[in-house]
Amino acid sequence: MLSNSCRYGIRAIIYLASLPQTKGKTGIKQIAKDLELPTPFLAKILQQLAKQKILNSTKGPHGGFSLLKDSKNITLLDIVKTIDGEEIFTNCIIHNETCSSVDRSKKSCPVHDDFSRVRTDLIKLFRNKTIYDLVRTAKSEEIFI
Amino acid sequence: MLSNSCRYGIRAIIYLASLPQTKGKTGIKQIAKDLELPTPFLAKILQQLAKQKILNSTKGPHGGFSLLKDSKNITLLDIVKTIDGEEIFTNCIIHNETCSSVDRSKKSCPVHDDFSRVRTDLIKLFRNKTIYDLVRTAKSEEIFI
DNA sequence: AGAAAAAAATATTCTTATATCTTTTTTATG
DNA sequence: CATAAAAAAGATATAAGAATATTTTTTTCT
Repeated sequence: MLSNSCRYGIRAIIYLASLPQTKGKTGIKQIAKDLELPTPFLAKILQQLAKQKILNSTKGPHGGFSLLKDSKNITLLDIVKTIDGEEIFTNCIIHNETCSSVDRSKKSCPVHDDFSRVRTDLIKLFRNKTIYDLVRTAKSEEIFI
Repeated sequence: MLSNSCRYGIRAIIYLASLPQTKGKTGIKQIAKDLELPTPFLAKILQQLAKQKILNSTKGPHGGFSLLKDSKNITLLDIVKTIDGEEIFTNCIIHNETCSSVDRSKKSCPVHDDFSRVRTDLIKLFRNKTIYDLVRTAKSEEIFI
């Protein structure tokens, strides 16, 4: 459903958000090591998130990544849109193109109505779930990312 | 969300189910042409469905494919399981492995509970939706597959 | 039996996502 | 200013899904 890139991105942001406030930048190597993800691949992803002003990145000694926005203002939807785009929210489940909810000139498909209900729930979930929420849940349930 | 293979398979089955009862076998070329799908690729998919006893296939002159089961007894879930497997129903959205709803020994992930609600709805949809339903919907709304 | 039609099986190519490697740029610090 | 640390950028490799091409098997019909 989500690409690896997107999942890695989400996990990295949860990771950064769960570090103590006092911690400044964190290097890519450290992040990749702790999350057991491929370093250069993760770097690419974090660069995309930095371009979208979700992350802050600084080069040079003591450089690294940190959250640019407050974790209460970063939703799963922000990350998914940045990395995977909006296709998963618009594409039909059985056709390649988008269904008529988006483009009214096209005839609908027979699964359309039922599926769009489920999809709407999914979008709501992504839109309402902030990184702050996730970190809180993770901490209260002693879950590691 | 679903692979191309799976979507093509679903469409082919809806296609076959919407043919008049009197029609016997339909050749792969005909199906591929009408649905505008790549012929040999679609053939592979229909072979999988034939192995799962969803379709009937016969070789030789006047051979082709037809439904083996009544369209009321074929659900979307049957097709999805056959072609894409069960991963989409078990995999976590942010981890690679399955979450703890399946394997209780693993710690859950922070999105788990919310996501599994949406996923359960999706599974219900796939399980309850029969090909017969889809053909009826398509006909009543003058939709083509 | 032989020819033709059709699916099955096999092998190959193409494309894209995933992953890695190398070089370049930036910046803090001695 | 020189050096080193770190990310950015670019180029390259790998794997999987998607698509195509070719050969084989099965079956019907003459």
